[in-house]
Amino acid sequence: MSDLLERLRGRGWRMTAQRRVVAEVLDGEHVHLTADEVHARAVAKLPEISRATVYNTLGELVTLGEVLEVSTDQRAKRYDPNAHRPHHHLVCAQCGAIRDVHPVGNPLADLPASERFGFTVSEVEVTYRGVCPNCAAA
Amino acid sequence: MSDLLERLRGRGWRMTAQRRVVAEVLDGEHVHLTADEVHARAVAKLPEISRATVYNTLGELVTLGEVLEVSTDQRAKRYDPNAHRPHHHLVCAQCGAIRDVHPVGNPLADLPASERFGFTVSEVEVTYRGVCPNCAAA
DNA sequence: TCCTACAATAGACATTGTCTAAAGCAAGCG
DNA sequence: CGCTTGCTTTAGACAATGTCTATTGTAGGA
Repeated sequence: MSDLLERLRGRGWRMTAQRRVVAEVLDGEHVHLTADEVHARAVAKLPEISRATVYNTLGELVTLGEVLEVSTDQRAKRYDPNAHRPHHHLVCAQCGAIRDVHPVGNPLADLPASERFGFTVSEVEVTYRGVCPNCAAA
Repeated sequence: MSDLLERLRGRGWRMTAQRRVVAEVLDGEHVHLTADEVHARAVAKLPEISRATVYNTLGELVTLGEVLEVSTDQRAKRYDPNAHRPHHHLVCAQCGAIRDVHPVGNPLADLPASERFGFTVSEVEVTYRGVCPNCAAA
């Protein structure tokens, strides 16, 4: 069984079949699923789960910091279970596939104070775009 | 009259009142408007313009490379008329304000070949997030 | 001026996400 | 072990954003 479920239980999360299924889907897949894809996989394990529950549960997982929300295109949010190691994303412009990547250097340091306009800058998100080997072959 | 309109005309863009109005809205504002905001401003100048036309025209401007599509949140695409100087964005996590920024260095170079997974990487998009002076004061 | 191909329009449709009111159920308590 | 309570789930309506289609309009060349 997963660490994720253990952690959630430890935080007093009320465990239900639906929540377990959603957590399992995320824990099992190391790709970045959309809410709808999570729903589809959850339905396969628990046919009566509703869309609203999947959305709710994903939202809670994000709030708890167990899952990251990534929006690399404007179509649908994707959910990244790899919330505990900082990383950035490489997105295929054609099929939308996402890989986690770890660039060298610290992009936060690349923004000089003169370019911060008084903002307190706390985060940086880097999205590389290109074409994946699959799409390039097609 | 704007450079933008001149350039478009020079490229054989068929000029219509609707397209002129959309181009003027983008050219006049140096903030990053959503499609709906562009529509609202366009309607103020040309009441009978339709939503579809605004979407189409924005799409064409993006294709022509005159305007950039930016999605800093997952709610709505925003349109950035400043397409001719590469830049990145600094977003206020509270009010959603966006500033263009110019970090030093080239983040594309920060992604080693071993982290490219066979992708042909052509673009990089950096989004800094923080709190703007206004929101920090409040 | 007239024609024709390209553009605009209204509104239906699609996708993604949110909300609500009612019914269900986990887990603590006796 | 079986209540009770309050958190969860559910179905489906609703909302926001974007896309498509068939029809009508029109810019610009002949």
